[in-house]
Amino acid sequence: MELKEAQEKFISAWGAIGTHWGINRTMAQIHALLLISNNALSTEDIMSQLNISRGNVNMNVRELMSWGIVHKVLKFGERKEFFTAEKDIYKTAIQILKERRKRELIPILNLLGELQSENIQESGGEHFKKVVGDIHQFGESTNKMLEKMVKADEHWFTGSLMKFLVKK
Amino acid sequence: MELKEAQEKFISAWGAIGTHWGINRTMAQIHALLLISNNALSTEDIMSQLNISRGNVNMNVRELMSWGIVHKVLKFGERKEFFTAEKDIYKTAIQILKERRKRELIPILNLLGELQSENIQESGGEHFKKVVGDIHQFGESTNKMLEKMVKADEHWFTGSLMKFLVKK
DNA sequence: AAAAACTTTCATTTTTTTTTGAAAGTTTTA
DNA sequence: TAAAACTTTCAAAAAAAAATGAAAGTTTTT
Repeated sequence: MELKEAQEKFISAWGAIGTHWGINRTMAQIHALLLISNNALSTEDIMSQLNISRGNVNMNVRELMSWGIVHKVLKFGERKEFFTAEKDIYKTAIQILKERRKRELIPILNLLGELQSENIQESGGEHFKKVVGDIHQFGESTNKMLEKMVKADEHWFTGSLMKFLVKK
Repeated sequence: MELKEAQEKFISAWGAIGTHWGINRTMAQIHALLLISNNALSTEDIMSQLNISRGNVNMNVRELMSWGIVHKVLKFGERKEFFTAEKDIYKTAIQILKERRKRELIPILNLLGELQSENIQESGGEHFKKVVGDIHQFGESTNKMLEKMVKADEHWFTGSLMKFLVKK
């Protein structure tokens, strides 16, 4: 297999995974392209390699930067901006967990907390409160677990957590 | 707040979360509705409560059943089918992890394995193989971790794993 | 201060995903 | 075995999401 073919397979698969996790295909493909690129790429590099428009690249690259997994790189003597992806996959994973915790878990925990503290007397209210309470508790546990993982250094995964989970 | 209002907020929030995780809004809302319903619901109950068509209910309920988090219930003396969601949130979470592992993680691990074993000589190939290799290794670790979690009983989360992660 | 080199925005178009609902299919009842 | 009660399918419509590209905006150079 040629390098180019292998790269295309990888980019395509990464894009497909993204769609399964609520990430748009192009954003995931740009991430994949930057991961496998040795050097930082310009907007035009990305446009031509993925065959997409300037506006599309701009939007998705900025989204990737807002997730903290792609960074702007300025090269001496060059006016244009280049982009590079964090290459340490553990750091990337933790960064994504961190952001999803902030953007998704915390808000739902707040809602669940509010719903739980409502004074609902109607019939059926008990079952509702039980379900909400259970999910809230589960969410809080997940939240604590993520806090722990995110605070640890990037070696938590291969370190003691993995030893605990896999070997024991 | 009235029960109905609280329920609507919950269903709506559950639907929104779904979309962030690659699950269609309606499927997540049906799941939410079944979670907070004390009794199993018929297709028509779901249609009227969520204001959606018969075909839509049928499709999404079957999808939820394929994930193993919603079950068909037959009532004595009734011809129609009723549906109920697994109410244990830990079991539900594990079931989802199990399915996603099978449907998404395993296939990508297979691809990464293939790409890794390719004999690529071209320049740039080394960086590509390093990235693919790193992700493959990360995926294998995740896979092992999930295997462990899924094999354990439903109390892993509050049990020793949580003690390990949160308290230590 | 004008031109050049670049980035960002966003109304419009395109693509993709989701929903509808009527017809076809199936099972149960009379 | 015919009708009734129900479930499933799927082509078409609708809705939602993503992509385009040209114009506007910004920064740097001359």
